[in-house]
This record gives sequence, C-alpha cells and structure tokens, in this order.
Amino acid sequence: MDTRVSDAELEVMEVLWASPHPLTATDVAERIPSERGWSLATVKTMLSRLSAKGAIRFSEEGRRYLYTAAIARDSYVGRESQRFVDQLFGGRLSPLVARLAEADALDKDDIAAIERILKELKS
Amino acid sequence: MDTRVSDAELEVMEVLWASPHPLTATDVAERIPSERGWSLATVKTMLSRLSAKGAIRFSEEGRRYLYTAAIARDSYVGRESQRFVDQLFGGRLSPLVARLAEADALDKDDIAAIERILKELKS
DNA sequence: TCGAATCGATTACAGGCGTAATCGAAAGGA
DNA sequence: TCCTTTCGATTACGCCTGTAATCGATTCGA
Repeated sequence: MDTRVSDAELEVMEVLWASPHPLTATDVAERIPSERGWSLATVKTMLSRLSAKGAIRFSEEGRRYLYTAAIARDSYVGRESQRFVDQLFGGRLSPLVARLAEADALDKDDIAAIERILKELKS
Repeated sequence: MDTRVSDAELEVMEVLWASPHPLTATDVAERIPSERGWSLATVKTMLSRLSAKGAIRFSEEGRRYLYTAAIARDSYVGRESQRFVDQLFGGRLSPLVARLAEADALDKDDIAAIERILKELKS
C-alpha cells in the first residue's frame, strides 16, 4: 500500500533496486556508498526495519538471508512524487518546473528531454 | 541556512505565508484546515518549535506574540524541490516529468504551462 | 575439537515528530 | 477584589530515525 521509507532506508532500497539478484546483508553493506560510513550493524538494522514494513522480502539461504525489494522503484517513486507535488504545489507540476527553472537547475539536455516527453504525451 | 520543517509544521508555515500580516497563535489555529483537527495547544507547540528552528519570528504585542515567517516560501520550496529531484532522480527533472506523465498526473493546462516556461527559458 | 568469525534478533539510546495537558503569570469581567 | 480566561513555557509520551552494540546460535578454520 503506501509504504514509506526513511532517507537512510531509501539508501538500502536503492542498492536492492540496483541489483539484478537477491543480496545478503553483507552484500548490501558493501554496496552502500562509503560516504555514508555505516557499520554492518547499521545496515542490518535497516534491513530488519524494511522487512518489518514490508518494503523488502527475504528467502533463507542456509543460515543467511537473501534480500530483495518487495516494492518496485517505479511505483514507490511515483507515489512519492505525487505526494511531493501535492504537498508543495497543489498537485500541479508546472510551479515546480518554474521554481527549478528560476534556480537554473535545468540544463539543455534535461529541458530537451522534458519537451520530448510532453510532445509524446499530446500525440 | 537549510532549515527543514516537518509535515505538520509546514501546515503552520503555509498559514503564515498566506497571511499579509503577522498572526497570533489563535489566528493561526483558526486558519489551519479543520480536517487536521488540531487543538490550540498543538498549534502552540508547532509555533514554539518553528521559532526554535528559526523558521518563524515573533514580536510581542502586549502579552501576546505576533508571528511571521522568517523564511520565504519560494526559497524553502526551491530548496526542497532540489533536494527531492536530487534524491530520487539524480538531480534531473525529466525523469520526474516522465513518471508523472505515465501516471496521468498532468492535465492539459499543466502541460501547456510547462511548455511555456521552457520556451521562455530558451529565449 | 574448540576458539573465532558470522548470522539474524534483540536491545540501546538520543533526537525529532505528532499531539497534546499542565503551569504560573497576567489580564479581564463581575 | 476575585474568579475565569488566556498567554506563552514547560512537560508528557509514544512512535520513528539514525546509528549502533550485544547476544545466542551456528559455522568455519586450524
């Protein structure tokens, strides 16, 4: 349903989403960007909490668990995006675009990509 | 700096941002959407916390305080938007647009508005 | 065989958040 | 002059988060 994950938990989700196959806790820890500076224990806590909230699943492989994401990145990100524009922009995307445009946060490529998407939409 | 406010606190900020003049705690409480169902005490807690984090200011009017936002909505929203696209879309807006487009979250008007903004940008 | 390493589970602990109730001081009404 | 109301400040309290340490069980290496 509307499972939400914290910022730190999201880091773990990204690792699982990026992997084509299930990962052990150690595997996950190894793939967490080192800037995070997490201990293995911390990663294990995240995995437990994510299991508890149903965002990931695991199967047992001997004494170890193999974790996989239980929700798709696309749908998670879609829900969060909707939520975001609802909360700050009354559900409309254009004010967000305007805000980022003013802040020079859009480069040529990004702009071109957006235009392509919109053109496609209208056809 | 990078003051962040919680969802509930944001509700209070919106009230202050929407008012052309300072408001007392009671004024704020009256303007909070009633679906929230907050008691006056809750609103006062929010005001204290927001003051503590520097998001709002107050001046004393007799025994009461008159509150005003200390940060502009525009800049707050700008920072949060940047943060959001950085976190979920690697800093690019187009994947967000794509995601919302797929979810049919864009209506004709919104699309037209976005196109206008982009056209303006390129000129 | 036996100590070391490793596993997931449990516990820890401070700070933030949502949602108030209570408190002492002041002001206002009768 | 009191009692009531109202103000901001302080306290409450349970859940979530970030960041682990510890524990009992198992496995692995020597």
